[in-house]
Amino acid sequence: MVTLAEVARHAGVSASTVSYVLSGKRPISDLTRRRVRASIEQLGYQPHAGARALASSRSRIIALMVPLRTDMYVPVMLEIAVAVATTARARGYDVLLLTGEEGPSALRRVTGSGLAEAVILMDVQLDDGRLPVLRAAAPPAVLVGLPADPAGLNCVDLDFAAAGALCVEHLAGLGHREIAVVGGSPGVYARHTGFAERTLGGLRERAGRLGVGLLHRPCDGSHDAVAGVLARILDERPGVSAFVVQNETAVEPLLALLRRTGRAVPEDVSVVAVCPEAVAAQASVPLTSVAIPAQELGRRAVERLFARLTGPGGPDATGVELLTPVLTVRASSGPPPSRRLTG
Amino acid sequence: MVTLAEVARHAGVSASTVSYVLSGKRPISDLTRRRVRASIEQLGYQPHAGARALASSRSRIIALMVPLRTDMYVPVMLEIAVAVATTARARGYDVLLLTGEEGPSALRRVTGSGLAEAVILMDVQLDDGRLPVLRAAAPPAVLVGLPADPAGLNCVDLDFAAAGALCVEHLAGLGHREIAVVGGSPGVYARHTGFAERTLGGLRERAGRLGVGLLHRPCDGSHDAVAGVLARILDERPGVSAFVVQNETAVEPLLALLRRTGRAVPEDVSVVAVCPEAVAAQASVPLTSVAIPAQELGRRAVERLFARLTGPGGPDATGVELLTPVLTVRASSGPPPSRRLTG
DNA sequence: GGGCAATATCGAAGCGCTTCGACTCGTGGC
DNA sequence: GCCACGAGTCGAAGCGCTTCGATATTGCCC
Repeated sequence: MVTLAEVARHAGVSASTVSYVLSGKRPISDLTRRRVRASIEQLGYQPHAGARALASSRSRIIALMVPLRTDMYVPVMLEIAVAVATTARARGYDVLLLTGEEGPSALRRVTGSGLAEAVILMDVQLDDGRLPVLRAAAPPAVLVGLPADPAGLNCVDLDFAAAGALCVEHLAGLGHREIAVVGGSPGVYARHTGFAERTLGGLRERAGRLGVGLLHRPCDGSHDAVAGVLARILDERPGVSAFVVQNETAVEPLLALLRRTGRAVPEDVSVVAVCPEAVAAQASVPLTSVAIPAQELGRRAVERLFARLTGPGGPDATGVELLTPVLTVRASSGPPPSRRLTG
Repeated sequence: MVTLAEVARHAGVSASTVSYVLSGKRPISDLTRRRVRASIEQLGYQPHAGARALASSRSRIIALMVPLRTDMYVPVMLEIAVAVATTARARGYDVLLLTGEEGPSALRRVTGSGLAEAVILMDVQLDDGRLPVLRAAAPPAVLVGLPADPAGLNCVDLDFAAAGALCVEHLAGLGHREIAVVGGSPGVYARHTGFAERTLGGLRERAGRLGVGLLHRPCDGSHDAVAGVLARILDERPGVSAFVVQNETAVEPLLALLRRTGRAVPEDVSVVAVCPEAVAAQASVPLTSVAIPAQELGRRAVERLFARLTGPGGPDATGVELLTPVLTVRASSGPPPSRRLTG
């Protein structure tokens, strides 16, 4: 392995000079810089990461904690993770992958050992076990998601409450009076995952305000589960003319079932989803949807982290950033049958 | 931050003693060990990762390179990644997440800088640009996937050729004489991704051997793409009575389309998939399938890495390990209509 | 033309850990 | 009763890098 000292010798300068060429923290003459650069090139020098971290107390690594569970929409998770990795790399940082399995102690471990300078947490619960660790050790951190009490924390998320409201608004505007919500999987609610409850809150609030009926049912993504939930919904509320789907894996089963039971979309029932654009656009009926901007979330999370890492510092970098949801109208929503007849 | 020296002072021993308590590389009396452990506990000591890596030249980190692309089945990728992380953690290692974006140079960077001791590569192409780097720098590495020339490399993968053969065998055994393959997305073939071509090879070989007709069409996962491919297949080969699906996102669209065009599964056509168990079991018709053992792949990859890292060393740890595919019969396959009539 | 800023470079002191050699004790063999 | 030896511990020398003074070397102002 080539060391900085060897580069220095090769270039005929001192070790510190090479270091300054690399970091740019002190002025170096053009000639020297060139010579050093050439030596680095020729010798194929790579600074030793550990030595760097030790001397500078900066590891240039951020930890990303992803959930183990698979009852959330997995592609969204991966997309966020990849966006985090890509954005971090662009800033010269690497990403350490932590699974939820190890729990809060993993946070303590990687920040306490100086392995990671900062952390990004995904799949945040309303009352998340990792939060006490964050508040105690206070490493730079960003949550993708919103806990019940975000005070003093740095959070980024889609404004799911607004997303829910947007869905109801769109459907109510078309004339629907009874809306059913095919929610996330039961486990998501059991864990009090923030986004699910906030969406529901938004849906309810707006439905209440607009005087629209709203029925909510958690639902797994399997075909059978969707069939069961759909049957119950139609049984309890025959007047339902629109669905809001939050569990993306339930989208296709729902469409298939509606089709099979002779309900045309959007002529007989409308469907609006909260899901990634790709899912909405590729569905068997292109879906009117509120996009989950996974990439944007990952990117913003990293950017907030760096704002805190390199920025003015202090607690002023905390706070909640909620991305404004956007509803894109596609083929799956339209006026309810009643309106069509009279329209 | 608490250092080893402080622990030593607190416990009334020398720094090296603390180190040996931690590593167990030299005998330490029970009494001393206890005292040191207590001090570590009380002070909340965490060894500094960088210092450790520097002194021992072992970072206890392995790098995992995941593809950026999204035309492969994403949940499989995430599941492998999570399995890798979990298994590595159980051995005291952390996982660094690299995206394909940076290309081969990322490999050089993380191994050259001592950041990662070893690498695991996913989404291996038949002629992968990262292989030259591996052969040149020769860091401990395991590929999840199989390149065209695996000589000197350490590979783990499902035996996709056998998987393909298994599908054909199962269907031929049921009496099918014309089989259509709904393949992976065109991009997968364009990149010469190993698993796709090997599956196809296995399918063709066995079909040839058994005198069964085989028609292969690459296919994206979108509903429209599947519809197009299905129409063409049925047009070209009206006698097709069975489908093998390799692109998991195409599964539901295919089932929906068959249903809609009045073809019952498995009465009129059989469907066999190569996909994760979860997808097969949760499909609208539970699918006869060859499982893609994502977790097992991740675990085996890490285990091979450690065998090489801590084991006897030398090139004897290279080689290819192909997991034997298992076909599980579910509801989606049965005899072709012709057989049923006469049976 | 003496002094004073930059500018450019060097040497040395760590960063916190691992590891090697050396030292001090018992203990058992003979 | 002496030697050899293993068990248990310590001190010191790095690992490769950053960074903080110093030390030249240059202009440039008045």
